[in-house]
Amino acid sequence: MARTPDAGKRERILDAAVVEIAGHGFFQTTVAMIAKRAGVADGTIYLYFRNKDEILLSLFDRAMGRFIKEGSTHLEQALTATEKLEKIVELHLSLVGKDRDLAIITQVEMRHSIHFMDQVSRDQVGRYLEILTRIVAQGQQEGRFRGDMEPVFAAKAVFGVLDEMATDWVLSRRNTRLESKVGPVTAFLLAGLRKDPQV
Amino acid sequence: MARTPDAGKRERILDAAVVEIAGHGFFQTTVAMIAKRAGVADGTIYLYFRNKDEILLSLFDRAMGRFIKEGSTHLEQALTATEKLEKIVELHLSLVGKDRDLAIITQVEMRHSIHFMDQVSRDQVGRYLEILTRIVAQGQQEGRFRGDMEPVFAAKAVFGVLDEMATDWVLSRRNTRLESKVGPVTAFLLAGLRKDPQV
DNA sequence: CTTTAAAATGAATGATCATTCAGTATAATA
DNA sequence: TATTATACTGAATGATCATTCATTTTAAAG
Repeated sequence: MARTPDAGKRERILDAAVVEIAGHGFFQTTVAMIAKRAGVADGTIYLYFRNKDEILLSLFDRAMGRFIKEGSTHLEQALTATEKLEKIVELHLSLVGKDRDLAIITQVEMRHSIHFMDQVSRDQVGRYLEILTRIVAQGQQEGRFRGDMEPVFAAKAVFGVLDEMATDWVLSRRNTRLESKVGPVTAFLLAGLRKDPQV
Repeated sequence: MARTPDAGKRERILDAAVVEIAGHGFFQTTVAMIAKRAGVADGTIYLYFRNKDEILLSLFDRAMGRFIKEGSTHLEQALTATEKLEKIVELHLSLVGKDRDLAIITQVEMRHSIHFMDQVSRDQVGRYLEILTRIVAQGQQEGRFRGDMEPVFAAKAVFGVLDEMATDWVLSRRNTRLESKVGPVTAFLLAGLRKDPQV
């Protein structure tokens, strides 16, 4: 009867949005700029997204989706809490470090208003914190992690360290690899969590 | 000869800006809104600030200035690296936790673009990180902190934990006091830094 | 080849605001 | 009190864009 929707178009719009927003910031990026880079008309954007804000939210959803997918696969073959933590540090830093433009979005552009943070933080980041919390609790049950520590608190501390390393990497112009921080971060976090560190 | 400038006016404009920006976000806050709350005409704003962006930057400068001032006083009567670290955790969390509106600005609104982050991050936050770095290095020299750890790296980790606690507090609606995290944070960080923890 | 339902277009709309500046008010001096 | 340098005002300006929608293009189905 009629035309079939172009399945890849939405993705191409999001890809264009990553580049433009990373380069100019969300508020300095116009819908027309995204449309132009994606090779579609301005109006076409609105066939795929309710409004400009929704583009940014979708960007984060897509990134988080990949993250969760890859993460759960790797964490399934898990193991002790220590091993899980090592794995998640590696995953976090390697996934963020894989795409600088996307990292600019997640580490900087996404955080521009408390209303935005609310929408994102409660759902997606909340789920991530839950995963971390469960790992800590497991470590305590295994008797490897200190018991005098709220798992929820420790999860936030772990997230804080990972997030700061990511942000620092994004803001620094130097050509370092974020993954080079895997070792130090793991060592630092395990020292903070472990009951009886090997001195 | 003529009228003298009202010394307090600039401060009143900044105070108004904190409330408006914390309430609506930087980009949804109009200069007119700030002017109205400050009780001045729109144009008056431009006698004290070059443009809207400069208001936000000044807000951060003012906050950071207070922070550094209070911080250096307390840190002077310092002591071992461990004691300094305890002090700085307490200072950081109590100063951020003192004014929720200001905390919204520093934890969320300031971070809305990489260009903004650059201006701020390199100068002010950089200086703060230097202080933390020196504390870590001192701890290593005293033989209390692990030596197999880059002081700059450890400083970022410490900052990451503090910053995440602050952001989490700002985003959570619950009526907790940020200072209640001083104990857990200190314990976690010292465990991560110390050479030979008391088990 | 014709029909047709849906996708795509992009010029036009309408709002929103940061910023300016010509004019007014004020307080320090003479 | 008159003078005057400066602070202050707020209506007007001029740009900028997100969003819409009447029209056009496309490709599947008959």
